[in-house]
Amino acid sequence: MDEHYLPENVEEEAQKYWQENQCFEVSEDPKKEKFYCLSMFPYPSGKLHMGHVRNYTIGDALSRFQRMQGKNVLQPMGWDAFGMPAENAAIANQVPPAQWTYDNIDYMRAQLKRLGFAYDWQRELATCKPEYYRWEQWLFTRLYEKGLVYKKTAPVNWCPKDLTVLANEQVVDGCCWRCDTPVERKEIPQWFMKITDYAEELLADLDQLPNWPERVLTMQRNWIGRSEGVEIVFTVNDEPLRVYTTRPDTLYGATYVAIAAQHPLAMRAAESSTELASFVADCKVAAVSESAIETAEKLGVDTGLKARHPLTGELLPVWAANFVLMSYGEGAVMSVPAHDQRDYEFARKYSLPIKQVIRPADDSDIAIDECAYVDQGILQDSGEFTDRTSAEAFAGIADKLEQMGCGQRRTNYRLRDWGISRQRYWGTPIPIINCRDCGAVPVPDADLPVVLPEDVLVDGSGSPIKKMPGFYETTCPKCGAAAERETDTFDTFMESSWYYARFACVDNNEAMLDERVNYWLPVDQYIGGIEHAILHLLYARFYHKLMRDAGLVNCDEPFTNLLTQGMVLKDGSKMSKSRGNTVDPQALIDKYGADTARLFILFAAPPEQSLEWSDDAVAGAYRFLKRIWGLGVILENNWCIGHKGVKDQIPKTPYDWSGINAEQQSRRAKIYSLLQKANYDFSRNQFNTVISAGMQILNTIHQSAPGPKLFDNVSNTKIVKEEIIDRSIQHEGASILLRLLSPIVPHITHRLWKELKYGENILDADWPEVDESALVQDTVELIVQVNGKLRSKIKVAADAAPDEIEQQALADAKVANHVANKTVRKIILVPGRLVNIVV
RNA sequence: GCGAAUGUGGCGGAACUGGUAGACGCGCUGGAUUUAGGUUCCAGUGGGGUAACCCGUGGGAGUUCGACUCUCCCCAUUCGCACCA
Repeated sequence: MDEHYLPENVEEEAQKYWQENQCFEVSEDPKKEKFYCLSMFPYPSGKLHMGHVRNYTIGDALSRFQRMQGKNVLQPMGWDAFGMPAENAAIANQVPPAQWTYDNIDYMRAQLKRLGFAYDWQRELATCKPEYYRWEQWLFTRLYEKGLVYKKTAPVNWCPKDLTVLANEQVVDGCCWRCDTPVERKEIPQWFMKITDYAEELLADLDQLPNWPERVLTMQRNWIGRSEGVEIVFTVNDEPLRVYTTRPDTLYGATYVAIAAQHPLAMRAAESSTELASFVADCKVAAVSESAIETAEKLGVDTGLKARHPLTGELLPVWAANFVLMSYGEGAVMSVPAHDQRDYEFARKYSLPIKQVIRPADDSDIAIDECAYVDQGILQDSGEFTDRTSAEAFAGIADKLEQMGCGQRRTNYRLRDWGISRQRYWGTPIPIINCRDCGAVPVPDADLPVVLPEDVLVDGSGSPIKKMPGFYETTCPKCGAAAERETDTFDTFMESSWYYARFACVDNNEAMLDERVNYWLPVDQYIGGIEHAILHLLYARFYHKLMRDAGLVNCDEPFTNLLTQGMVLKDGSKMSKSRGNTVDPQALIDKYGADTARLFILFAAPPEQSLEWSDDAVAGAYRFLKRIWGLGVILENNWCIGHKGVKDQIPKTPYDWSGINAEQQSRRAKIYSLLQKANYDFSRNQFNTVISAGMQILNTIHQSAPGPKLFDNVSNTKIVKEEIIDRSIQHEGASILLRLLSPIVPHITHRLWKELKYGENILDADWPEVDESALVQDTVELIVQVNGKLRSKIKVAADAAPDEIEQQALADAKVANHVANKTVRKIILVPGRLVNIVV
């Protein structure tokens, strides 16, 4: 064994061992409890970044821990290989997206292997391969038959100069990121999936996920946004104008109606109003993202139309407004400025009337001159509903509107259907053929997959397959006439919505999924960035239910436990190329090795919190590994190599603790209490404190001084006895330490386990159990407080009676000082912890 | 704008169900080893005070014998907002 820790050598050897012995290749084994641990697969952007290293280190520590608990652990890895960056790189470097992607995958795979992650590489998949996406196309055609997909027009960001559709991230301050031209909103036909059909179930089943972070559940609930309200029909020139509100109790306070600029009423009115026409035109020049719409200045123009209030018969002005979008809801809202802050600000700006119809139930003062009163309360100036509570009025007004036929109670969701069409090249072709006579016809199963041509040139002027007759010219599967393929591709969220299931049966070329998924699913532990809290996780849950209803899987939810890891920061902000504050993990691995990288990243912060990068802390992690290695060298010298001609001095198990002295006993107790703490911390994925416990165990082992004195005093049996116990504590402690840390730093522990002759393969070792007998203490230390302030500490027998403890506490000199001349009013005794004397 | 979270020494963080604030590590200071630098080892390290003690978990109020932990308000930072993945 080398005297110095040489990570490169240690790590290469361990990785070779794992590969040769196929340690992480698994198959279904009904006799064993399964554990499916999945880290979110990466987009192959070029090389691993720190966020990947963090994500995968957490997943690997968890997987290895579960494996040592005796479970059949599946930990796969793959590539989320379709996406925009490949097209951007293609434009920049004149390299086809496919080649760029495959090169990146090769490089990043090598990096993952160098980090020693316990993946079953036999199951590797890349979503850009036809053998993967063909099943996505297949499922899409099934959903088409079921009526779960449909086509409608929807807005996209359009750059009028580059003549291309822009992603939201390609719109910077309302302008194109390449040419700075103001972006327009363009309505084009696109495919949608009816996720709203599953809104109720997606909401309700969140209750089946108690082991998801509460904040993710809350964000998903808010995103789905179920509300109970009333659809109210106003009339404009005897034509119905529908609006939805969750506050029908404020109906008498409505003073105008706001409609989208694209609303048919506004478009018609614009024909006779130049001001309105130019406003409608202006509204086209705007990005489509919700944050862009909500943060833009609220603008409007009076259409001149009047809407008749269904209850009062009043005629309210109808305004076209830029914050109302045609594609969401009815494209119209009733405005109650007195009781909605946004309506209030708009009314103030355009001098529209503000009519208060709700007052606080407790008659507290409100200043309607300053801001809207948005809470519930008691109605006023509301006809027959005056003096009712908001809740009573909600029911009363809804009933009345329903009786009159100008309203309907409705459950509404904020969630919108999922637009899955992208006007891009590097994605899964949408398996639809457009026929002049038959309309949209799904590609028959026998013709799947629709393969994306990979040998193309991307020049930035739109998707190359839109210019390839060889791709899009075909015949209609129904009537045989000449027809054209759909040239849009799927949203890449489609691929990442079902990969977790495909890992169970990657080799199946006959079906999307097979029986094996029901052995492995659901995923027991899913790990990924908090930035995926809503979209990816909601789409994957939705897809899972689609697959369940297609008979492909038999559980309701895909991910039982979810861990959302925090971000990696440097100097307080997210590492990013644009900020220029990235740290390349490869440099870290090259300098210190995989174990140091893993140790640092797990020690620096608990997984859910953001992690601040620190070069010094990395050096500290490396130092700790060197200390462990140093311990190994010392122990090996003492036990294995022999000393002064005495060979094979490895302490015998089971250990003989008879004659153990108090100091040794307390050292053993310390090691076991640290193990207990570490086991608890492993169970809650708090690896930083597991490592802290490991550091303390190492320190404690070092206190059991290794001794050449055994051999210098061979004839002195008394010293020998003490010495043997010291050695046994070291032997026991080191075996605990190595196993405890092996999920975190697998290479160095693999090597030392073998070198110190504990066994052949630490992966197959039993997880260390707490020896309760080592923990028994006969005295405990209690803290003594006076009025809740710490004043002293006392040692009492573990089984001391409450009276005894109180007497001892009061007798303490420091305590007596603070209690003197005062009456003891109360004594609070928390067993095993504290005494609080209240004076 | 809307939704969600976070805030503890010089730094990363610890504190289990309301019960010793600052574990563990980094950094720093002093010492030992070393020709020197580095490495390694030992000791110290929240602020104030000679001390007894006092102050201290973003700010302000509150509940409690006792609050980093619970409640309310405020401030700052971060994430998401449907075409980045």
